[in-house]
Amino acid sequence: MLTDRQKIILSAIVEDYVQSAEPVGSRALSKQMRIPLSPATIRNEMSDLEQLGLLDQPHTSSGRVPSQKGYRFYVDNLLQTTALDQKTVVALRDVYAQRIVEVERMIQQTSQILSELTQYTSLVQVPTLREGKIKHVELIPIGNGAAVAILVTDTGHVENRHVKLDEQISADELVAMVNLLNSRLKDVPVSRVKSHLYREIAREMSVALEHYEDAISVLDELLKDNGKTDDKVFVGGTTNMLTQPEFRDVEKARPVLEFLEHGSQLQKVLPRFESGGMHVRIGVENDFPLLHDCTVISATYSIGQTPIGSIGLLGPTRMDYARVMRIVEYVAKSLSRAITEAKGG
Amino acid sequence: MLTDRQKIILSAIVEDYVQSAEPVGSRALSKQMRIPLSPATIRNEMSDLEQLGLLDQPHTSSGRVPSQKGYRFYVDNLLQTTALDQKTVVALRDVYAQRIVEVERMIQQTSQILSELTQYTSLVQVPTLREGKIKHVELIPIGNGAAVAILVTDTGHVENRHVKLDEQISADELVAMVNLLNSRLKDVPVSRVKSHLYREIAREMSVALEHYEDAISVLDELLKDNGKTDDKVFVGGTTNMLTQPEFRDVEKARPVLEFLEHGSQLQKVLPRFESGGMHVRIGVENDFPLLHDCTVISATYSIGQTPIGSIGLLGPTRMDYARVMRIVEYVAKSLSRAITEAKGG
DNA sequence: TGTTAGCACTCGGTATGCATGAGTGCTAAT
DNA sequence: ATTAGCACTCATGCATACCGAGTGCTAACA
Repeated sequence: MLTDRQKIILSAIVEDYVQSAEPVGSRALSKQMRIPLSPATIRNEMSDLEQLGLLDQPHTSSGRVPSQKGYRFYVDNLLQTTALDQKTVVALRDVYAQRIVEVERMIQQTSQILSELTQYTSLVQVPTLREGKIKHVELIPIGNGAAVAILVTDTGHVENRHVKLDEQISADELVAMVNLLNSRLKDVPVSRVKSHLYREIAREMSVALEHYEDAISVLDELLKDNGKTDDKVFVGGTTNMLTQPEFRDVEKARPVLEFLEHGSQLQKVLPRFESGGMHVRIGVENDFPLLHDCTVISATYSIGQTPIGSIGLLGPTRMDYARVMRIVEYVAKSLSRAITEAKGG
Repeated sequence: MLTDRQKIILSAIVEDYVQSAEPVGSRALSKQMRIPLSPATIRNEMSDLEQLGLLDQPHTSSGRVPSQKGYRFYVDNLLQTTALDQKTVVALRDVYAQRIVEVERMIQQTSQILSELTQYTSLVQVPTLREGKIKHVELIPIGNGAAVAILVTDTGHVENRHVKLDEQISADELVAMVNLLNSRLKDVPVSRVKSHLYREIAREMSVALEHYEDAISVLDELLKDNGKTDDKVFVGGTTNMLTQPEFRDVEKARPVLEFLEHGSQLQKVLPRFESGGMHVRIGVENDFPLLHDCTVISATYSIGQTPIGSIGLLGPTRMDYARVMRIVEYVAKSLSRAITEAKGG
C-alpha cells in the first residue's frame, strides 16, 4: 500500500502529465503541489514509486511519466470525480432534447458529441437487433426476378435485403407468403426467429405454397447473416487521434487509423455490453496489440434496466481519466434515458 | 509549343518524380533516358522548361519538380495510356463477376477496390434517387405514435424515415392512405413526386380521409429532405493518404483527413456527373483551397447511356496519372456495365 | 549552331563539438 | 525524516564544418 504522500504525488504526476504530455520533474512538482515539499523529498518518493512500477523514466535524468500500472492505480484508487462543467452539460442536454425517434440517428449524434466534447475518438455500438420484436415483414418485387425484403422491428429499426425471386413464384403466392410470415413472426424477438420458428414456418409454407422451396430459400436469405449488422459500431472523430502528441508521427498513427477505418473488428474493442457498467482498459489490457498504447473507456447503455449496447472513447493511455469517465458515464445515462423514452422500457 | 526533346524530357521528369517523390536532376535523367544527352544539355532544356512554368525548383541547386502547369501539360499532351496489368483486370473482373443486386453494395465494393488498386483515396457517388421510380410505399406503425415510412424504388433503393403519427389516425385510415399513395405514386420517378403529384394527392386525401391534415404532414415528412441522401459519397482508403510522402507531416495530413471525415461537402469534390466523361482536376483547379495540393481524377458511370453518378480518386498532385486514369476509366465502365445489367437500361 | 566538358557556386543534410538547462541520485547536515 | 548541496546525465539547441547532388555559366568542340 502507498502512503498518503505517495498517493498525492502520483496523482499530481498523472494530472500534470495528462495535461502537458511532458515528463514531470521534482522541481515543478514541488512548486505546484498542495503539500509543500522540497524537490529532494519528492525525488526520493518518485524513486520509490518507480521501483513499485507506477512510474517510468524515459531516460536517466528526465522527469517521470506514469506507467500503465500507474494509470491503473490512479483510476482504481486516486481518481476524484470532478463535476461536469456547465458547457458540457448544456451541450448534451441540447443533443438529447431534440427528441429524435430514429435510434440510428441518436447513436450517430451520440458518437459525434462524444468525440467533440472529449477530443478523442468515439465508439458507439449500434444496439443489436436481437432484442427487437418484429413488427412487420414485407417483400416487394422490383422486377428482373429481384425483390426487396424489409423487416421492421418495434425499435424502429429497418433492415432491408435484396433477394432473388424465382420467376415461378406468382404474385398471389408472394402475398400469401408475406401474410404467413407476418402472422407468424409478429412480435417475435429477432433473436428467436431463426432457431424457434424456422422449421415451423417452413413446414406451413410447404403446405400452403406451391413453390415452397423457393420461398424457403428467400426466407433463408433474409435471415441469413443478421449477425453481420448487429455488431455495427459508429466511429467518430478518428482524426482527433492526430491531435494527440503521441500520434504526431504518421507511422505511429497510421496503423491505428487503418484499424479504425477498416472497422471489421471494432466490436471487439468495446467490452461485451452484457456485463454492464463502466470499463477502463489501459494499454496492454486491450486485446489488440495495436491498441497497447491506447486506453478505451466505455459504459453500457440500456433500455429500462436491460443493457443493449456500449459507448466508448479511444485515446492514448495519457488520457484525462477523470473528465472522460465522467462524460462517458453521463452520456451513457443520457442516451439510456433518451432511448428508453423513445422506445419505452 | 514545345520541341519534341522538351516533351521527352518533361515526360521523363514527371514519370520519374511520380515514382520517387524526389526532385530529379540532370545527371540521373541523362542516364535513364531513351535519347542519350549529356547532363549539360538537359540542364539547359530544364532551365527553359522552368521558364515556361512547367517545372519548379524547390531551391537553387536542387533537381526539378513538375509544376501543376507541368502536370496539366503532361496530362493533356504527353500521357500515353499503358495497358492495364493483368492483376488489376482480374481483380476487377472478380469484383463485378459476383452479380451483386444491391446498388449500394456495388458502390461500396467499387470504392474499396478503387482505393486498394491505386493506393489513393477513392470517392464514389451514390446514384441519386431522382431517376428511380417508386415501386412501393409502406407505412408501418411501431407504437407510441411513431411509424416507419418506407419507400422502395425500382433501382432497389430503400429509403426509410421515422414519422410521428397522430393517435387519431385509425388503422383503417392508415391502410387507405397507403393504398392511395401506392396507386398514385407507383412508377413515378422520385424527382417528380413532390412537384407534380403533391397537391393532387393532398386533395384526394382531404376527400378520402378524416384526419387528412395529419396524413399530409406525414407525407410531408416522408418527402421532405430526400435531397439529403441523394448526394451521398462513399469514401474509401482515407488512410492511404498517409502513405504519401507529401502527407508524412501530420499537420499537412490532418486538415484533409478531417475534410474527408466530416464529409458534408464531398459531393462538391467530384464534378457534376451530368457532364459525363473523365475529369482531371490538378491542384488549384479544385474548388476547395484545402485540396490545392491534390488531384482528383474522376469519371462518370451510367445506366445504359444516361450518366447517373461519378467515381473518383483523390491523391497528391504527384500522381501516377497514366495508371490511375486508365483504372478510373475502366472501373467506371465496369460499374456501368454491372449496374446496367442488374437494373436494366 | 547545337552540344558538351569543366568549373565555381549553392544548398540541404549530416556529423561534430560545445554550452545550456532540466532533472536525477547521493551524501551530509539539519 | 527532511533538505541543501553537488556531481552527474542527457536531451536540446546552436554554430561549424563537410559532403554530395545539383545547378548555371563559359569556353571548347563537332
